[in-house]
Order: sequence, then structure tokens, then C-alpha cells
Amino acid sequence: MLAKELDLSISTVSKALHDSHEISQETKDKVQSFAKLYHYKPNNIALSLKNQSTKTIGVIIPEIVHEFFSKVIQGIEEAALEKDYKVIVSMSNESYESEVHNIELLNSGAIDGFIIGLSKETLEKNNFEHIQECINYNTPVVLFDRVVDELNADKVIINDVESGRKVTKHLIDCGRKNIAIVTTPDYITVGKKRLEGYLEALNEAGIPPNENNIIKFNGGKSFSKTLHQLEELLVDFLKNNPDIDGLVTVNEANAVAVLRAARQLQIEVPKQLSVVTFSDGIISKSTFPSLTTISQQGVEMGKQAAIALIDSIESTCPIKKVKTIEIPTKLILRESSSFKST
Amino acid sequence: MLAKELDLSISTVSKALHDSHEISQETKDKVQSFAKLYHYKPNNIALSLKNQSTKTIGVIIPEIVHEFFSKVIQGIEEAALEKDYKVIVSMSNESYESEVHNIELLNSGAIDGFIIGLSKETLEKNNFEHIQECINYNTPVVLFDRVVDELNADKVIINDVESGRKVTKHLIDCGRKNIAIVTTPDYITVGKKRLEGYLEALNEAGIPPNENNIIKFNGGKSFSKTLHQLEELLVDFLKNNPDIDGLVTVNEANAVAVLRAARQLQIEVPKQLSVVTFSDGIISKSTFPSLTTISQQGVEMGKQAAIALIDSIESTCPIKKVKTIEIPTKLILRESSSFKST
DNA sequence: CTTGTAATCGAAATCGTTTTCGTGTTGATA
DNA sequence: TATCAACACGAAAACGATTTCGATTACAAG
Repeated sequence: MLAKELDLSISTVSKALHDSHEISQETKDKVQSFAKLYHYKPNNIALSLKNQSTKTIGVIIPEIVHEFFSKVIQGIEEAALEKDYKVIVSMSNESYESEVHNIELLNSGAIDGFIIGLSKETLEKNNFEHIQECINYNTPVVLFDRVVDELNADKVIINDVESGRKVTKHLIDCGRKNIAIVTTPDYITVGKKRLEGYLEALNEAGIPPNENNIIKFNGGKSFSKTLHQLEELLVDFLKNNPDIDGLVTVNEANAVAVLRAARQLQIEVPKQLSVVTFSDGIISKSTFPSLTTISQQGVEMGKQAAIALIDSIESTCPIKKVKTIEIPTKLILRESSSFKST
Repeated sequence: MLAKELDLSISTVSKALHDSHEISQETKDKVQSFAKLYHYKPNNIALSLKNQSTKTIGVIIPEIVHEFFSKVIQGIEEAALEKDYKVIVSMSNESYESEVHNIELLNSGAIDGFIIGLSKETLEKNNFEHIQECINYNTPVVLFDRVVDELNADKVIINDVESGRKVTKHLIDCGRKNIAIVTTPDYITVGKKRLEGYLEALNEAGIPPNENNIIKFNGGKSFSKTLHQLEELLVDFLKNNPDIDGLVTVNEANAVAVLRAARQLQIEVPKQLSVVTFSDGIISKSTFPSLTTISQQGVEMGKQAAIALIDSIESTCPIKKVKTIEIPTKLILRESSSFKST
């Protein structure tokens, strides 16, 4: 508060700016108009130091060039803005090491709490010490999407089991009997759970599950390459299993691979093969046929995560109970699924 | 540096942690091992206050759920991480007011400099006082993608005119004679410039431009709605102009609308109508036919912007010359364009 | 024995703000 | 006239770190 040294002390100026009753109206007016004139803005760093609170939340996501994650960030931003919080974003690039490094970088006064989407490698390694440490040292943490039960933190998820069930049941309702699924390896929680839902739906319909119809595929970093690999894999699969009439994919990219493979084999979608997927993103709307999908409500997820985190940050209560928030999903009907005409 | 009070003073501990020569090896070892044991991390806020530098860069983008912008952020993150900078992201939602508000929020000690992609509304209003003020008060600013010449800041852009020319020339080389363009209103700089390039290419090829073949369309916030509106508009246009054999679109979403409209009218792409677009994103790869496009190198753009900004931040020289960095683009050939067989 | 010089360490200023507590002035009241 | 309250303002601590400068000790050299 440098230049304010016209004739008043630092404390007087501070009080004047805060409309303190201790200061005469005359002085207040003088200081305030002067502040406006010189575009005075209090230094947030100094405030942070004084208040022991930065009013910023740190977000760690696996990647940002990914519609779902960017939607989550949007939700976080929206909720944060409303409570006058800033958002600092860091990407782990699906790497355990980056995740740890970024968390350490931020967790030294820069932020008041974390919202974290765990990286694939972290889940694979099954090592969550870095998260546990945050929790132990009283930095509030909210996990979203990819969560692990053993961590004592708030969690925001969609009900993946239920969604997997819902989307599979839709295919069954369409008269499909031989339904395959393209999912992820088990260490990706969401893939595993959606698979569970798929199995549940089959079970409820009295359709015996078939190991061969479960394809576990882990995409690489490059969209095109991943697409191509999976496409070839699926061409083989569909060629060897011509009776498949329904296919669940666990994300949009995989669904595109399915559409490509089907086109190669001149299999008509949705007539011969109905396809459903997850994530109501740009791809689902842009492909032909457009994709029947489960909307994951990324924005809503981000909002809820931010609200939960800010609650934790501002809560004075030392003992806190962790909660798990479930975001409802919606089945969005498009062109890639239809009733099977026999 | 609270708990360090075992027997030493604050200053001694600080020096010991920094391996000062003033401190005996014995003491240094003691302090350092103690620090490790207690997971001591210096408080970044205090450091920022002392050093008058936050090692954080503020990024203002119009929206985050947008592949190009998220790629730019990724590039910024990558370059920032390398120089130990943090990144704080803020979205303007294409709103002037949000842009101003977010800049003000951050520009009070929270960041050392800005990387800004201007909002549509700001460009429309043609009001850049808030940016000028940053520059005046010596907060370094780098503009990217959507820039304005009158601002005395570093700029990172792609050569939109040249790219527009390149992509149009490709259609001409494919033997297309009646080439239309779907672009934005003129206040969106990139759309305006790409249109210029389009006109240049036509001119070079001796093809007289046709006002009717220039469609200026401004999308709304909703992808689906925008898509639908433009699709209808294009159905009309293509029906009334059956001789159109080439079409340039200025972004991927518009290209999807073109593909849809063509399908409605049973116009074959690329045979009857070749389509080219901008942004080598997920959509270009996912549509059928996949889209010939100009790669905008978002990641590279972000990197260069971050490097330029950090240069400015760390430069001690009071007089700085602004520079404009041009990121080269590449034409990526896919299925939506082909030579016209007569 | 005095003085000089490393070698170690601590006190205090600094960054910009808020806040507690004190201080001085004014005017009214006893 | 002396006392007291109300009013207006300032001094200084605090937040957590670095850093300059000074202080102390011990030991060697003169």
C-alpha cells in the first residue's frame, strides 16, 4: 500500500477502504476516491499470507484435451467463480510421477484444496500415498470420476454400474441377443464398473455372458493410432463373430472404431449392429450414424466437486465425514441403436 | 518455519536448507534431515510476497470445452512446467464482462503475466481498455489466436490468410471451380482473414468471387442447435446452388453441418462436393468421410505463447519490443476432398 | 597479551495487508 | 477546573520466508 502515504498511516488507509467506523467520513471519502483514481487493488498474495487462505482450488486431471475432463473443469470454474475462488489447473498426462510432482508443487501454500481425477498409471500402480498425505496434513481433497474406495475423501462419481446396466438393457430392449462390450482393463475403475452393469443387465435378461464377447482394450496416447488399432481388432472380432447384433463401448473413441470396422465389413448400423456408448460429447453428435449414449454430465460433476471441496475448505469442524455424490446419468437416444427387425 | 525451533534460529534454519557456506556441515545435516522427516515445504505464498513474483501465469480463454483451446492450454502447461511455472486458467465464456472481471480478479498479485485469447464479445465491442491497462501497469501480456493489432503486446497466431489461401487452392487444384465458403462475421479476426485467403486463392486462379458464395454465420453457444441451424441454411443454399463443387468451412462444427446437409440432399462427398475445414481435431478424424483440414497446431501455439510470456516476465529490460510469432500450419489430406472427375 | 580473521550463528528488516491496542484531541459534564 | 467519553488516527504485531548485517567464539599470528 505504497503510494497511499499522502498524509495518513497504513492502518488508517486500510480501515478507510474497509469503511471502518473508526474513520471519519471525510477521510474515508478522500482515501476511497484516491484509491479509485490510482486503480488500487489490494495484493492478494499478502492477503493470502495473512488469512492463511488462498481462495484457489487446485485441479489435477489426467489430460485436458479431452471433452469430459474439460467439461468437468468448466463446472469447477463455474462453481468456483460463484464463491470467488480461483482455479489452478495441472495435468498429469496419465503419469503417476507427474501427478505426484504437480500435487507437491501446488501443495505448499498455493491452494486451499484439491479436486483430483487420478491418472491411469496411479490406478495401475495402486499407490495413493501422495493423496493420503494431503488428507493427513488436512488439505481437503475431492476425487472425481476415477476414485478409489480406500481413500478417505469426498468423491463425485456417476453410477457406472447402473449406467452400464441401463445402456445394455436398452440394447436388449431393442431385441438384441448377442451383445459384446469394448471396455478398459480392470484397473480403470469406470471401465470395470460399466462392465459389471453390462453383466447385470445380461443376467437380468437371462442371457448367459460370454467371455469372448468382452474385449478389454487400453488406448494409447494418440487418438488416431488407438482408433486404428482398435478398428483392426474389431474387424477381426466382428468377422469371427457375425452373430453379434449389439455392441456397448465404454467411450466415444471406441465407438468410432466400431463404426469404422462395421463400415469396412459392410455391416449396417444400427440395423444389423446397434451401437451404444458413453459420454455425450461432440463425437456422438458428429458421427454418422450419430451415437446413442449415456450422458455423463461432466459440468454437473465439476460443479458438485467444487461445491463439496469449498464446503470442506470453509468448514471449521475438525472431524469431517466423507461423502460420495452420485451424479445421475441420462440415456440419450440417437441413430446408432434401433429395434431389431427379424 | 515454525517447528524448526529445536535450538536454532529461523535464519540459521533457512540458511541450512539452502546449503549456505555460513552454516557448519553438522548443523546443515541436522536441519535437512529434520526437514525431510517432517515433510517440510517452504510456503510459496510467503516466497511470492518476498520475491514479488508468483511463478504463475494466468490464462484467459473464451471456453475450455473446445479442442483448440484445450490444446493451447496443454501447450502452455508443458512449457510452463519446464520453467517451474504454474498455470491458472479462467474462462470468459465469450463474454466481455467475464473477461474483464477475471482479468481484474487475477491481476492483483496472483499472477506474473497473462496469456489471453479474446472473447467474441470483446472483439465485437472493440473495447480493449482492460488489456491496455495491464500493459500500462507492466503486467506482461501475450495474445493468441484472436488478436488485435492496436494492442502493444506479444502475439502468437497462425497465418490465417495464408492458410485460407492454401486450403482454397487445394480445392482449386482438385479441379473445383465453384467454391463457396462458410465463415464467421468479420469481427472474428480469424474468420475474416481466412476469407481473405480464400479470395486471394480465387483471384490467383482467375476465378471471379461471388458474393452469394460467401456465407457468414455466427454459431451460438449450443453445438447441436448451431449445427441444426447451419444445416438447414446449407440445405437451402446447396439446393439453390447445385453447381457448387467445393466448400471451405472455417471450423469443424460447420464442416459437420455441411456433411449433414450434403447427405440430406444426397450429394456425394467428396465426389460431387469436396469439403475442407480448419482445426485438426477429433471431429475431423471421426466423421465419415474424414475431413481434409488445416492443422492449427494448438499445442505449439500454447508453448510459444508461454515461452514468450515467461521471457517478458523474466526480462529485466524496461523497454521491450513486441513480437508476433507465426505458427506454421499444415494441410492434412483426408477423405472429404478429391480430384473432380468430369 | 593484543589483534586479526575465519567460522557460526542470530537479530532485524522486508514483502503488503489486517487488526489489536494504544494515544491524543475535543467537547461536555460534574 | 478537572474528569471522562467519544472520536479519529497511528504504532506494531502477525502471516512465513530470505537476506543483510552484526555478534560471538576460537584460534592463530604478531
